[in-house]
Amino acid sequence: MIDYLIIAEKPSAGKKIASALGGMAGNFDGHSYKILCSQGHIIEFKEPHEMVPVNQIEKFKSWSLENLPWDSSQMNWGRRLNKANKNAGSIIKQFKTAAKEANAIVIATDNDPSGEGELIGWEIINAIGFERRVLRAFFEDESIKSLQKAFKSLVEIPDQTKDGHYLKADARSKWDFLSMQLTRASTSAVRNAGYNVKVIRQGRLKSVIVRHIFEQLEAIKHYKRLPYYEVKFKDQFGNTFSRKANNDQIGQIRFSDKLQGTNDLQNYQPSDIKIMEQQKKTQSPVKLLDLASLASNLAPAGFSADEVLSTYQKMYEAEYVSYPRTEDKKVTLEQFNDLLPIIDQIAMLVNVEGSLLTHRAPRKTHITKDAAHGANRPGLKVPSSLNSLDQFGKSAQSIYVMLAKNYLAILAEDYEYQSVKASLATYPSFLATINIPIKRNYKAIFTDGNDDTETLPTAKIAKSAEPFLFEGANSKPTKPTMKWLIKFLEKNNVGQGSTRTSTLAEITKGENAMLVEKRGAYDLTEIGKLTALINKETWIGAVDVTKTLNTSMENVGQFKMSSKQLIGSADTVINHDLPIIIKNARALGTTFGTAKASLAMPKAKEKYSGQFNQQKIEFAKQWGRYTFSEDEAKRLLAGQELVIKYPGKKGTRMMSGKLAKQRYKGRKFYGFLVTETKNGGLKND
DNA sequence: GCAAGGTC
Repeated sequence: MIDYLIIAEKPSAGKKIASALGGMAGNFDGHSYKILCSQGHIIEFKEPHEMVPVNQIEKFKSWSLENLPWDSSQMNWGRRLNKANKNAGSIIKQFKTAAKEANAIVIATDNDPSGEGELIGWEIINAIGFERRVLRAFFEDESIKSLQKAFKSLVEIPDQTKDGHYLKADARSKWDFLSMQLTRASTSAVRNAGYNVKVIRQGRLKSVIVRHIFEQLEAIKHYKRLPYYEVKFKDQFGNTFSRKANNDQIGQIRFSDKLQGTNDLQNYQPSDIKIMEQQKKTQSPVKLLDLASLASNLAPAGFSADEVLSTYQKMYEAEYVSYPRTEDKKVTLEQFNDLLPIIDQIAMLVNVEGSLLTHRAPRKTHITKDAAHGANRPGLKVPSSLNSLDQFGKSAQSIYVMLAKNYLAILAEDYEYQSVKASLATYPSFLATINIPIKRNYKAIFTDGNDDTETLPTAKIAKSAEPFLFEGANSKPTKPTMKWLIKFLEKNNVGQGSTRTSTLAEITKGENAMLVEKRGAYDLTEIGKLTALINKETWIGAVDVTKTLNTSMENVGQFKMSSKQLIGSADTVINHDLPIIIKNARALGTTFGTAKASLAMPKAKEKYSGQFNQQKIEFAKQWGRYTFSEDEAKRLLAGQELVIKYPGKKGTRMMSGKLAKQRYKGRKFYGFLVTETKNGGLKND
């Protein structure tokens, strides 16, 4: 027997724990241990209909509106191996075998405030039926120091049902699972309205994304430019002097009528410039990048979230970049010190002047105590050349250069500039703030484009300025870029960092895509438009749902609210949204229209009908890539066996079959049933 | 065919 079987969240974390404790198995702090690694959630919920009593199965299989909403009290929340992960079975087996020899299990998954780490741990413990002691290792980051500290102060968890972290994550997962009813409802409602869609997906993250983009596109579409005219002054270097006015007074300086503006301009003469205040200022380097910011910074270069995600993952596996799925925008002191020795090597590779990197001490602005993985940054292994990164994907070089420069910038000195406040001698209410660069320092390495302290090319101020009539306008809503969207989701706390990026990638590809990227900005597909029109005024499409969920999760974690209550709140949302979805679907004829809906309009499946086994039946003319002729249809209806040349993707195959009653996903239908396939049949004839 | 949360 060993003392502790340690559950690591993933192999990379397992390795780090091993380096802190002295190997994947051994002795630490007087206890024998063995480390095994999960791969995130290797356990997931069963299908809805597999969680309910026999008499409820059909109802929970159905997507029809008459079978919604579900009675969530009927669900036993059974779990199974994660189907998407081929390794899930063998990982669980390893845990099961090792647990037989262990006196206790230590949950050493990521220490995430949402409790996801505890959920991953308990899922495994429950799946293998382990009933002895369970302990938790709480660590701030994956550094050796923090890990050793955590394993010297393990916390006993006497009762799973009293583990607040677990309870809140468990309740969250059930809430989200229940929300899939709104996908079923939206799909059925849209189909009932006559649109032949495969699926209209809704959830508290994707519905909000689609809704927000839709509203922005509407705002752009309905934007009306309202020009205004206002007297300003300009010097020969382009520095502009203008007046400040609040809403009540703005009418006195700003005119919608150009003539009034021109008249006002007559009241002003050229004036001398008066310097009021000069101050040397500095600005510290920009924040480090997390995965969502990295992806959104690379989007204008034409790289999709999907491309960045998969390329980064491969680079991470090769250890050229740090752990991908982080929300951290800072690093810990340990993480900073780890990279310090290879900084010059990285600088050389990405062509950054070594002489700029004089700030080798950690900056308070970029160092934090709690950064589980730390911001995305170069890995401890430095690639031999930028070209050698091409094997990972077309965005690999761009990813590395951006990460490296962003990180190197924190080792350069602050940007220095002269901030000058000036006014006009004759008209003191006209003001200008002019920033004149002194030393660019970190900005020579990396800037993030949202910069207002560097007002180049204004490097000088003239002695005098002249009045001119400025034409401005109400500002146009910005294009829905990835950066814009991520900022919105972050601000409203919708979705976790890694899920935001992966969900965005997911809903931007495939035949059910809701979004398309067009020159760095998002547009909605027909499916996306339908999704947004359907979730108008629903709760699932609003940011408040996540806000409330987060608050409730906190309460569940502190035992101020029961899991049942939290799950009940999902039922409330669904009951609220169902009638709205149905109402919105009925309005689609007006809101979505039929003219531009060619893609989503039903393609009526052509059918043959006739007598078959003394019954009047129908079956599809088209079977996969094959179309039955009228003569063949007659023979099938007569019950005859038919031999067809099936045009498969890799060439033609001979198949024989008959008409038969069949079942697909619980739905009964008549169709061609293959009785024999002749392999090595005709090729490309 | 469905969620969001982990992960490869």
